[in-house]
Amino acid sequence: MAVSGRGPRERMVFSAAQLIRRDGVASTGMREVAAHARAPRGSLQHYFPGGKEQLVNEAVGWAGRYAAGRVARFLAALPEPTPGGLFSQMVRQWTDEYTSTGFEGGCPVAAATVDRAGSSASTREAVSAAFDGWTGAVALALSDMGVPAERARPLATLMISSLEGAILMARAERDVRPLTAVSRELGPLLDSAVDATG
Amino acid sequence: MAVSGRGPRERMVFSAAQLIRRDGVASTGMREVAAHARAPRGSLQHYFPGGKEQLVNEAVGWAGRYAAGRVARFLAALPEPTPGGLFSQMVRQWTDEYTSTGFEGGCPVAAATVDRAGSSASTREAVSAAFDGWTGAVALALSDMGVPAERARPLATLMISSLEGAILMARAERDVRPLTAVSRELGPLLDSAVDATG
DNA sequence: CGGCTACTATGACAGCGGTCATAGGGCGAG
DNA sequence: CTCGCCCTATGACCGCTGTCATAGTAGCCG
Repeated sequence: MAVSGRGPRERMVFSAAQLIRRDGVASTGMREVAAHARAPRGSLQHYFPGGKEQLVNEAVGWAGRYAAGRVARFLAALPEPTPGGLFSQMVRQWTDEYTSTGFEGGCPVAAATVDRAGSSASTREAVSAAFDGWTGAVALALSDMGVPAERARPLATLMISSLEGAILMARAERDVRPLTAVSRELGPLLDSAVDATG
Repeated sequence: MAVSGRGPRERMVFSAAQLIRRDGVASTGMREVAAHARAPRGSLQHYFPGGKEQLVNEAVGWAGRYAAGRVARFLAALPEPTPGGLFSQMVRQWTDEYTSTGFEGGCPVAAATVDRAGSSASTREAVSAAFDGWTGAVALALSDMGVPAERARPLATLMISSLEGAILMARAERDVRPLTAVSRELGPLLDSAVDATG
């Protein structure tokens, strides 16, 4: 899995996200990130004077923006946008990866939360911002579909929570069933929120 | 937080679970576990000849049995058992902890998944078993409430997934809102599965 | 050419990790 | 008493980590 982003800096951030989502933050070494990104080791202290913490925070930020950006793409792929359809697409991204590439990776934001929420304030804030941006993107999409404003954000939170939890369980069991179960059960319930008048 | 379980061995397993859920598996040292359990360091290699992997696996197993056991207690606390009521209790346990003790800890099973699912086969199996036992307990409770047999397990998976994801988000944001949102949104939907004839 | 900036290249350092080796106590059995 | 067993105690080892210090190269500007 050769990384071929533009500059070495971007490649390192991207590689960090990849390695974190596979091994966790603590088990991912700086040298490993540089090697994976095919970047010189000396560039680490040049581009990331804030050390590992900065690198991790940027990787989390990148992952959050990536997840939020995917929402718009999922919508574009849907002929008729519905909450359940969007959720199905979000889940599908993971079932596709797991069935094709294997159960090696999880969500880097979740990994950063587990490993650093209690020990690094700045990383915790980066994670919070990532979740917030992602939730906002989903909530906006729900609003556009006709979900009442006051329910858009809670439902977006529910969608992302269910997805994150199902990712954990799927990885643990090496089976996509938790993902498909969550999609099948929650999808219709989400759709029923569209026509709800109150 | 002095640990006062019965034997040193149990105390170490319990302490390991506590530390893992706070700092993650990789950031939790063996010496730290022994110190936290007020157990002699030499006992580590005596009780856990399989090393850290064994200790982590037992901590995960303990956590899984604990979570599964809580389900029965939650049911007993409900005057009239409903799926939404059960879920509300499951969530409540976490909001109570977070509002009283702070957002220091997460779920140890989730932590073990993130940190070890890709690197330790035995730990991944322990995590899988923990999720499986927990899901089974919830599914059994749902069946007893009248949820159709074929939907009991998928719904249990949805409940646990949502809870795990909401724990992540709540820790990240240092706010119980994700937990309350998930409970409020998912509860009624779960209750509607009871009277569903198909 | 010099001077400057951006980036790369290594080597060292101190700290901590899990694990192993070895030996010491406590105590019941014979 | 001695033996054997369970548990404890401690020191050492090696590998790896993040970080720093220092020196090197490339290329642009004047």
